[in-house]
Amino acid sequence: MAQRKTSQRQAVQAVFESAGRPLTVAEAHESAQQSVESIGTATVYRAINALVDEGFLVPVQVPGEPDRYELAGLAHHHHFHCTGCGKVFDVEGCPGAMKNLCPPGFELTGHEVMLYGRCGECASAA
Amino acid sequence: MAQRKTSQRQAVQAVFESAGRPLTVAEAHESAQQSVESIGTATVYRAINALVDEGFLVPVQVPGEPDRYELAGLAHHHHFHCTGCGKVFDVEGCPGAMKNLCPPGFELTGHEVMLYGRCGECASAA
DNA sequence: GCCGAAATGATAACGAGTTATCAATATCAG
DNA sequence: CTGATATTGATAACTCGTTATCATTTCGGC
Repeated sequence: MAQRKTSQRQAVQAVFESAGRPLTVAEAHESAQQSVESIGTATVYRAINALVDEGFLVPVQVPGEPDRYELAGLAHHHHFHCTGCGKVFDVEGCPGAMKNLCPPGFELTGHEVMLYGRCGECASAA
Repeated sequence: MAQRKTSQRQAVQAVFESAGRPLTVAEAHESAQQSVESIGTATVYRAINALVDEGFLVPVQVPGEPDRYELAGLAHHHHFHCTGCGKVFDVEGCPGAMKNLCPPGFELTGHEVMLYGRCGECASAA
């Protein structure tokens, strides 16, 4: 008997499937509590780590912030970090031309673009 | 008597002036020990925080890494994080066109581009 | 249904980075 | 030079995210 299908793990998985944006462990915990109100912190961590190991989720690292997680297999994209509510959103597209910035002699293997500002909700609320 | 000019603070300031790239507190500590060998961790933190307050240094946040600090007032630029030695380097220029990525209704106030790969030293060493 | 194993949840513990404490030292105005 | 005080350095303590512990509960093959 390897892995069991518990309501907690299903809840965590469902949270990410319907989120549409990267979530912190805390955000996922909060959302999952709406399905399984007694779910604990450790279980959310365990479920997320399992989903990352399975290749279902990938971590999204944000400067000076705890890791977020989002569905694996999304097209190349970047992120927007709202300075109002702190949420991180996906943004489509990529400025490209990264190779031009790279100093001579340096090997470029990847890049990350982070936009900062206020999301739709926070912009209209202010 | 407001602030005193101690050899420790001068050493920390000098380290950043001659670094040419963002340094972690640990890197600054190590370099500063070459001038003032007995300098302690707390003093380096105090000196850096003071220099940030004075507007002499600005923090550079790197995903999943402790903060780096570099001279304030540099031209708009981005950073390269070497996966070999872990050092962060400045890179000139900017891909631009950030506004195009921004979802409708979102207010864009800033952006950060992080390149990943191997620096000149690490690329030629491998 | 039964029962062994996997999973849960409350909590303690951990690790890394940073800050506070405090006696000893160094700076600098007078 | 001298004294008031800002600064230092060693270390304890703190924060915050994460993981380990372990008794209890739940899953699911039989």
